[in-house]
Amino acid sequence: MKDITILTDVQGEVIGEKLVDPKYPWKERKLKTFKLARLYEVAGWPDYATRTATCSTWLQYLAMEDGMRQLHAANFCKLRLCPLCIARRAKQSAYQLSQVMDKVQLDHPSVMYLFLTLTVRNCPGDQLGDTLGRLTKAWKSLIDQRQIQRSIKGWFRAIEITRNKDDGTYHPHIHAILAVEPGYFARKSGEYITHKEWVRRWRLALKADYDPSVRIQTTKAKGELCAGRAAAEEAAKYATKDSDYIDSDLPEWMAADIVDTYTRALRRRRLTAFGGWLKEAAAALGTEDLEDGDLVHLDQDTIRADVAELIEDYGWHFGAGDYVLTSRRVNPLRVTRAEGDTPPAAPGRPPENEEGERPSGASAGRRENREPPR
DNA sequence: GGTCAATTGTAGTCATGGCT
DNA sequence: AGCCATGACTACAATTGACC
Repeated sequence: MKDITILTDVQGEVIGEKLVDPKYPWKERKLKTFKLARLYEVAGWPDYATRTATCSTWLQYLAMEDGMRQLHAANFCKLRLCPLCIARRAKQSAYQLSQVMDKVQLDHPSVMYLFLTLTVRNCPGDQLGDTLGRLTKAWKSLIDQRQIQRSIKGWFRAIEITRNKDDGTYHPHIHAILAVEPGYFARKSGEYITHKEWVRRWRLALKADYDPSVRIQTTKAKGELCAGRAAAEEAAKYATKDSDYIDSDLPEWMAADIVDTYTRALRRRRLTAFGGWLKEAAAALGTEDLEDGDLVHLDQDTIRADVAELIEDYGWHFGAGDYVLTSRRVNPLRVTRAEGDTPPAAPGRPPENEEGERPSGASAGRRENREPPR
């Protein structure tokens, strides 16, 4: 086994060695880091510009005996808007989250998972930071409520932001995975929380004068693992949509303004957090901070089918990676009724909606928060 | 330029008190 | 009594600046 060091020139062109995996759009992403660096420069973040520009200009691979190469060391910038780092972080986060959920399942075999999405009204860029603060504060007061603590045994939450192309407003929201016991669905247990009740509690926690949009759903996929790397790559495809300010035809000053808005709003913010059983499991696995993970050694071969489903169907991008413009179909004020207001007859079975239609699997009616895959 | 301590900001935990 | 809001305290991470 010998070390192979790959260097790039300032255009992102690989000097010497060619990368093994032709599917990985390395150069394409590297070129985007230069575009991002330029935007950082224009936006008045010269340090970040330097870090982004020099991200992954040094890659050291181990040549394996079977002819494959494994990334051994690299200089990732780890900035939250960097296309290269986002891609790797998303894969690693999906894998680590799967590991945590597996561990919970091992410790509590009867555990079931719910997916919860909580939103607030869109806000202008200069209020994004405040809105994020309000969001995390509201989450805390929601999760601290007695009824929630009784019903929810553990949770994972991730904050995401999308930007509305039409009016330039930002749409921060929370994706959460909730661990419950099967008894949650039993009417007698008093643990079941109806969609109406979720909306009421979230509105209260937000101190909002409107009913915010809440989506709560069980997963059609169970805890089994996805079929290897293909599933992880499928998941990562959605997790790594490229930024519209990098690819867009926006004037440079406008794209730089978006970069500035995101940078200010996301600085020093913890975008992911665990609680209860998931926190215990994450602590045991040493993966409490998904954002600070090792971007060099990825173990993303297998992720849980339900996590892949979450990423694909919910357009979940793990934290700040999502600056994809929301589709014009988004209406943050629309209250989505997902689980219905009565417990499902069987856990995980999608109930009928208001129109009496049964959504086809857990993915029904979930597309409004993401663009179609490119 | 690199290291280390101080500072700052964010988030989690816990206790307390008011309201229904 | 139960629920919720609030503030104090603590932990942690990122940043800044002094020092070598």
